[in-house]
Amino acid sequence: MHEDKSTHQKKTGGMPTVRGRIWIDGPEGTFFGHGRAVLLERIIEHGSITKAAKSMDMAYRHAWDLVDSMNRQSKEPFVEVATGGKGGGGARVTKAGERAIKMFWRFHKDLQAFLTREQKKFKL
Amino acid sequence: MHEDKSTHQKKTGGMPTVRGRIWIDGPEGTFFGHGRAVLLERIIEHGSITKAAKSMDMAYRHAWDLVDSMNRQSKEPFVEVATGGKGGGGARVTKAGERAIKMFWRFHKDLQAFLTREQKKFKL
DNA sequence: AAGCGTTATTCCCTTCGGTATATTACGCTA
DNA sequence: TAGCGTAATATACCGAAGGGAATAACGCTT
Repeated sequence: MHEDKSTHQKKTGGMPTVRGRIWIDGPEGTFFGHGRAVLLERIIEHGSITKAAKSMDMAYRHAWDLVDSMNRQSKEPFVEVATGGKGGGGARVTKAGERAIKMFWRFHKDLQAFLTREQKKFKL
Repeated sequence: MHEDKSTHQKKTGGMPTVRGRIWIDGPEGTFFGHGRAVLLERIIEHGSITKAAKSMDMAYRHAWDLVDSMNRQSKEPFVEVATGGKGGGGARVTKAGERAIKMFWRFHKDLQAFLTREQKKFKL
């Protein structure tokens, strides 16, 4: 689901390319962005922070920090977590989290369209 | 000249804010962006890389790297440099460099407009 | 009560971007 | 030729960010 939303690409090879990124700032700084959207999708897919982190080759520590940051900054949490219990626990993305994902991809898509429009204006 | 073109702000305090940045990629990666535009303006203002770097509290090394990167990636250099000579030398921004500055600020302005449009769509 | 797998937390290590410092090269001026 | 202020380059250092590993906490299951 969602193959190439990458915003960071090292080289372009040919002509100079207009590029950009978009994100949402909250009370503590970064609140939502590309990496966090992907992380939430992986949590939905795997049902746990541990597996989500592994699946995207991210340290659990980092993933947990991101989840914690989102939950702290949002009125309603994006991820609900269960420690202990059946299977040791798990993590679940809330409705609010799903809305955030959808909204961000919409923003992201708008940005891509904007960038291709700007690219046409490129003239050194 | 050009007071608040900063794209990086740590906190927003109030509501979540849609933010973003834009830059130009070239053969070696980043080719032009906010910091480089400001640097060129300072070089114009001061006539040397040393003074330009000092004026924006940037290490000379870093400033030189940026200038070198731009000159390597552009067909025609953005900065012409004189080592030794009257006053020890100096640096001068070329016409191509000035065009790049102008174009970037135009992109930057477009982006700001885009971001405020997106902000209006923000709904968690 | 023991076992299980996950969340939660701590500590240390490495990596890396940028800084600071020092030295050399340069070419006009006097 | 000596002096000057800059460009150019090399080296060492610092701090922040991220990673890895280890451990504790948790609560269902058996």
